[in-house]
Amino acid sequence: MTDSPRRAPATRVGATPAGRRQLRRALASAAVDLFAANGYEATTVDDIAAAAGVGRRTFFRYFDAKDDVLFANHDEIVAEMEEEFAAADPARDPVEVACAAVGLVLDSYADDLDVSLKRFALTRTVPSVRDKEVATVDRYQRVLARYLQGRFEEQGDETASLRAAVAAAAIAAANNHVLRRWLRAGGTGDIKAAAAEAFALVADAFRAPGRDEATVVAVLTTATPLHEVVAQVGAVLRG
Amino acid sequence: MTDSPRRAPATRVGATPAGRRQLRRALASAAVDLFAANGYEATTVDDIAAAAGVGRRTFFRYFDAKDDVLFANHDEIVAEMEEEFAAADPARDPVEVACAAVGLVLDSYADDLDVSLKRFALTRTVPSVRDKEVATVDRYQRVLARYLQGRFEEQGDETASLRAAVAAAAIAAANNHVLRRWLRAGGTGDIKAAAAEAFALVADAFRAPGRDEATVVAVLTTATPLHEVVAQVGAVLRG
DNA sequence: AGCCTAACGGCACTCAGTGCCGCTAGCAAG
DNA sequence: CTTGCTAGCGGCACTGAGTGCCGTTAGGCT
Repeated sequence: MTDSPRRAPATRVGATPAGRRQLRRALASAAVDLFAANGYEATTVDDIAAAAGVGRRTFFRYFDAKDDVLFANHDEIVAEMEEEFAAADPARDPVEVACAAVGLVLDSYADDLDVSLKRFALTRTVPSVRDKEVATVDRYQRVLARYLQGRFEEQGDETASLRAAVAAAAIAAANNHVLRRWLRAGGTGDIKAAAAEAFALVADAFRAPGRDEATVVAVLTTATPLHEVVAQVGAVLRG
Repeated sequence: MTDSPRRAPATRVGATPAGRRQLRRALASAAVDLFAANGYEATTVDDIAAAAGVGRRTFFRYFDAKDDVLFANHDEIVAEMEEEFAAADPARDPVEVACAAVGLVLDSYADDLDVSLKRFALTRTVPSVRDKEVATVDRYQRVLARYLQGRFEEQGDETASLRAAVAAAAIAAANNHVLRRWLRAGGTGDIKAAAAEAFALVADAFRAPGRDEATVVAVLTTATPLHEVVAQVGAVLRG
């Protein structure tokens, strides 16, 4: 722990794009391991760089700041979300599209679970890391809001900007809630199902202007017995 | 700009609690002015302390970090919100109570408008300040969520935790939207009215469990002409 | 094989944040 | 008025994050 555990000479890895990605991953991986082992504050950038076999200066060529290393793939996910929005069927419900897009975040967390769990432990204990995560989520949320605003304006919504901001916040909150619950349980259980359930609650609340889609028209003959009316109406409303 | 503009000798101001508050305000005021004049990064903590007539070390006795000085009254507002919740009528709609509580944030922003405007300019241009603000908002939001969760659980809501998180996020987003729009306009216009309108949208979406209140049961004879049915149903739904 | 680009490491610097300590203003007791 | 104690304050020194600069050289390209 006192001697420098240089993994490899790592001579000029970043010459090729693939090499750059590889070194990025190596740095992120080393950082997460050191944070988990020795704590966030106790781990210096020097330690991380040394563990990845590069110099301290090189670390800052791959990440703008120490805490960026914990949210290394953030930019990729945002880019994927933008693509998803660009390719989305304009006929689909905007809120539904937005929910599908944040599903990408869930996927990325599920993809490497051990990193997610270690990061989760840090976000719960280290205030500065928590703040960083909140800022990261805010960026997703802004992307969501921008998309929703565009769609709502197409629908001729007067308060598109406000509704977009509120809906984006609600979707992000639902996503985070599901994510945190899942991580707290150690990554066991079906996140996608839990997310779908949570998103249903949000989508339900933020349908197109008003709550018109929530209206059910029942057509029954006057001869229908009461219990049958209750059963049929109930089935539609509760189901 | 090069010579140190020490305002006063400021000998032992913080001896009394009132003196401490005074110095806190002086530091915050000096900081905001310097940030606005020379930029956030270009202003060092030394500059702020010197402008307030104290040593650099003293600054850090009043604020934990440089960026804390921009959100000096954050803790007070959170405390006020907690009080508001503790004293709230348990019969009132939880979402309504939460909306009233975030109104305190609006009030504090309106109380010293020039500081709010300068801070707003910074949050729009300096990424680190933006992140700090987002983290600050997140703290309000967590307080809201905790209150709402308690109330929803009282109501026997199965998904209290989720609904609380989502509702809190929606309320915070609505509040921020109104706040930012108002600040962008230079602090002119009626915020409280705009806020009430925005909160109405949120409250509408997050009523008690389900959408039961949105259900309308129409009872009409089969002899009723179609246009009359449409008119009566329409009147209820649109009104 | 040789050039030439750019990745890398290292140095030096600024500034945020912290522990430590000596100083003294201001209050209390005699 | 004097003495003693307390605590706010300033200053010093240190660590660590983040940045500009530059010499070196690995490695791709011709």
